[in-house]
Parts: sequence; C-alpha cells; structure tokens
Amino acid sequence: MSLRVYNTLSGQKELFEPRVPGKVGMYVCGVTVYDYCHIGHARANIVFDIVYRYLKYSNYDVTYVRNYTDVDDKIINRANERGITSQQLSEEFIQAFDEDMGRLGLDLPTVQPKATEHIDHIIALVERLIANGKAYASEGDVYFAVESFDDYLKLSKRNLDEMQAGARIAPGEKKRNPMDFALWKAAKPGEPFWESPWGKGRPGWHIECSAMGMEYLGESFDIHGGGKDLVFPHHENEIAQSEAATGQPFVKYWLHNGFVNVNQEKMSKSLGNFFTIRDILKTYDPEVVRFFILSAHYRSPIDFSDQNLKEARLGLSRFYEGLQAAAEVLAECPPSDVEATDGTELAAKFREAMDDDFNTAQAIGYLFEGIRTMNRLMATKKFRKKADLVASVRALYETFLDLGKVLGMFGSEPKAWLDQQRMAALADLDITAEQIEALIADRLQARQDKDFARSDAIRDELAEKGILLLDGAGGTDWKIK
RNA sequence: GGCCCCGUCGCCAAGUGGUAAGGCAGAGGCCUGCAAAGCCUUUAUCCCCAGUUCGAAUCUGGGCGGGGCCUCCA
Repeated sequence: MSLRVYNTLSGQKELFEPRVPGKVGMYVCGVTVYDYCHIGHARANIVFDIVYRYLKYSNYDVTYVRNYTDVDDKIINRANERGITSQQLSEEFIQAFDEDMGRLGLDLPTVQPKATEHIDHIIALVERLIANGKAYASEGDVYFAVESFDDYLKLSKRNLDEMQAGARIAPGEKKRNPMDFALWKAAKPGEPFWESPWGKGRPGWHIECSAMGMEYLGESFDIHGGGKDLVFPHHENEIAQSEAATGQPFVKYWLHNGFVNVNQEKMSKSLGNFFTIRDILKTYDPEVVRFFILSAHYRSPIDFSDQNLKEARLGLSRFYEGLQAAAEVLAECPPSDVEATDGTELAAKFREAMDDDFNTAQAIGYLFEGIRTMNRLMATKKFRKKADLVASVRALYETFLDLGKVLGMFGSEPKAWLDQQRMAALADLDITAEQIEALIADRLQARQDKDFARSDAIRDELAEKGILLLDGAGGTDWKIK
C-alpha cells in the first residue's frame, strides 16, 4: 500500500514518490502577520499538520518549512494606522499566530523563516532572473516578464490572452505586460526598505516563498501546500520565477486545501464573516476544532456553524467516553500473553484511508467503528474474565492512542478531558458541581431505601437543569445533556 | 465575460465504473427498579433529463441549483 496525493498541477491523484527516497521536503505558505488568524487559517494549518504528521508516521524524514510573511502592504498600512513600526506589528502577530497554533496542538515545523530575514537570498534570486532575461528593472521596481516563461499559468490552467481580456488588471505603466508581477518594489516614503541593486525597496509578495523554499529545501522539492486561493496568482508566480531562475521543476506535488465557508460562502476578511481562532477557542476545545476540520476531506469546502462544532464535540466525546471506559477496565486487568489482531487491523484500515490523499473523514469513520467494537467487547458478559477479549480491547486502546497522534487527537487523559468539557458546559447552567454531587448522594440514599419516587424526582430535577445521570457499576456519574 | 469546483438519508459526511462507510437525529429491542450510557436491529439508488456500458452516485452531453478563482486572501 502506498500514498497517493492529489496534485493540483496534474489535476489527478498521483503515487507519492519523493525525489529522494525516504526524505520529504515540504513548504507551506504561512500567514501575512497583520491580524489575528481566523478559522480558515486554522484549517490550512491543521490540514498540513496532518500531512506532516502522517508522512512522519509513514517513516519519512520530513523537513517542513512554513514561513511568516512579515513585509507587505497590509502590514505597512496597519502599522501606520496604529503608529507603530511594521516590525513591531509583525512581531505582535507572529506571537499571536504561534499562540493560536500552539493551542490548536500543531507540531512545530522544522523551520519557520521570516521574509525579512532572507532579503539577501531574495535579491540574489531577482538578480538571477534579470541575468536570465526573465525579469527587468523599471524605475526602482523589478518585474517578472510572464511572456518569457512558456509554462506560465500551468498550475491554474488559465490562458494569458483571456486573462488580459478579462481586464480587471490595472495596467501599470512600469510594466511591459499588464500581467507581469513585481519581484521587487521601490520603497515609497515612510515604508520599510532594504538596499538593493535597484535602489531602496522591498520584496514583492511571491518571491520570498521561492527564495526561502530553495534556501531550506533546495531548488527542487517535493510538496508545496497552501489554501486554494493561493493557486493564482501566488503559487503560479512562484513556479514562474523559480523555474525561470533554475531551469528545474520547482515543486513535484502541489497540495491545496478547501475553504471554510459560513452559510455556503467563503469566509474572508472582506466579507466580514470570519471568526478568529481565539474567539472560537473561548467556546470550543481545540481538539473539537481539530475534529471538526478533519471530519471532512481537506479539499472539500467545510461549513462553519455552531451546530457543526457541537456535533464535532459530541463525536469526540464518544471517543473519549469509550477510551475512558477502556482505560478503567484495563487498569484493573493485567496484561496477558494472549495476542489480538484488532489493533493492527484497525491501523491497516486507517492507513488505507490516509494513503488515499489524506482522507481523514474516511479514517475517522474507521475509528468510530473501532470504538464500537471496543464498546461491544467491554459489554460482553464476564468480559474481564475473558483474556482474549481483554487483549483485544487493550490492542484497540493502544492503537487509538497511536493513531490519535497522527490526527493530533486523543492526547488528553480521557477522564480529565471529559471533566473539562463538562465543567466548561456547566458554567452556562444554573447549578454547581457540588450541588449535583449532593443531589446524587441524596438520590443514592433514596435508592437504597427503595424510594424510587424520590430517586426519580431528583433525577428529573437535575434533568430539567440540563444534567443527565449515569448509573454505573462504580456509582453514579453525570454529564451535560 | 473566461476558467474551475460542487449537488449523496432529516442534518454532517466518505465513496471516481461493479451494485451506497461513518457520526448526529429517529424507530424497535437488550440492559436497567425506571432511565441514561453502551450494545443489537432498522432508515437513501445518490438534483433532473438523455446517452455510453453487461453494469454508473461514479464516464459523456444538456438542464437546474450552489460556490470559487480571475485584485489581497488559508
């Protein structure tokens, strides 16, 4: 079995064969740091976190580069509005980004370079393009000449003539062709700048990713990822400038994640329909957000709504409840020599799903089946005395924790996680944990006295307040409805 | 206007030629003092029409509906 990935360049799923066997070089476009990240950013980063984790799980030696774009018009404007420097602003939002991603439980990339720390590489790359006749300087700017690159638009599958006919491009007088894009921009007064052969200026948006990608991964590397909205112009331009400079294919596999929608519409800042990660995390556990995102295939659109988040929370709770039950049982049943294949079978299905273009939705479907199997085993009569069944549960339990690491889930201690969810939800209810415990004690007494009318009255009273009682072998527990 | 994607059970969502995963919700049952949780059983022929094929949710054409890119955007 082997990994197949959907390559935007070919428009098909392809067998994944890294350029150097066993090693993968992967670059993902990070964010422009001028504001807080929204759930769309969360999706992109979680998706590629999964790609990263799964490649590592598949025994690849992965170098993962994710950049910070810390010089850009929007940063400059926002900094001016606030009366601080671009650097101060970008530092602030780099920190915010790191915090958000940390809370979402993302693995740290191998390298997280900043554009402003690679100006020399950028300038060198631009010079190389000028030397090749692929770019030209014009009044302090430098532009890439799109007509000089035959493969231009091969990623987005557009047509140069038709795009120009579309006429939404402001014809810059400094450009030879309106489609030419800036590699280097002359600094206007008050803007941050670096010295260059073309005067004081700063890099264009696209060139930084080419420069940093090549710096850390070589002139040709395996995977380049980002949101679908980056296909054109960003990634298209990266290909043009990179391949025109080196004469080699820049990237082997281009991966793009779908959008997060709100009411079927793309979430974006201009529509004002975005939700920041930090706002969402006030209500929902990070793992719930992750589960929500992974419950759909990464290329499909996903609709953000309170209802969908709640469903995700319910789904994840089902896992943790099963895991908690298993953990309790296993703690009391010593490991035996009995072998069980349940775990390896589940892992094989999981891999089959993930090998098919990182189909996390399918993989989670298999995990749900695994949970049901585990629950079924534990519900068997005299379960604890049956070594083969206990061995199966143990195998499944361990497999869950193992596979959970690939998805960034199930990492919490089940009891603690469920408790935390419960306490968070309790804050919205008109009752405290102590009051609940006291009522449970009263009810226990009533039950012992066979006063079931009183017992049921207490249960109804709690139910009215949103509390559900669970009578188990070890006593009565409760959860939020 | 150009290019592209999507339309699967009440809801969410897999499935790209071989007879529809999974979750939530619903129904029946087991368990329970009664419940809850859990377990078992059960619920779709895939927007419409026409074609290709022994066979299509999956391919082709047309239609209807929704969305994206073409300007910064994950």
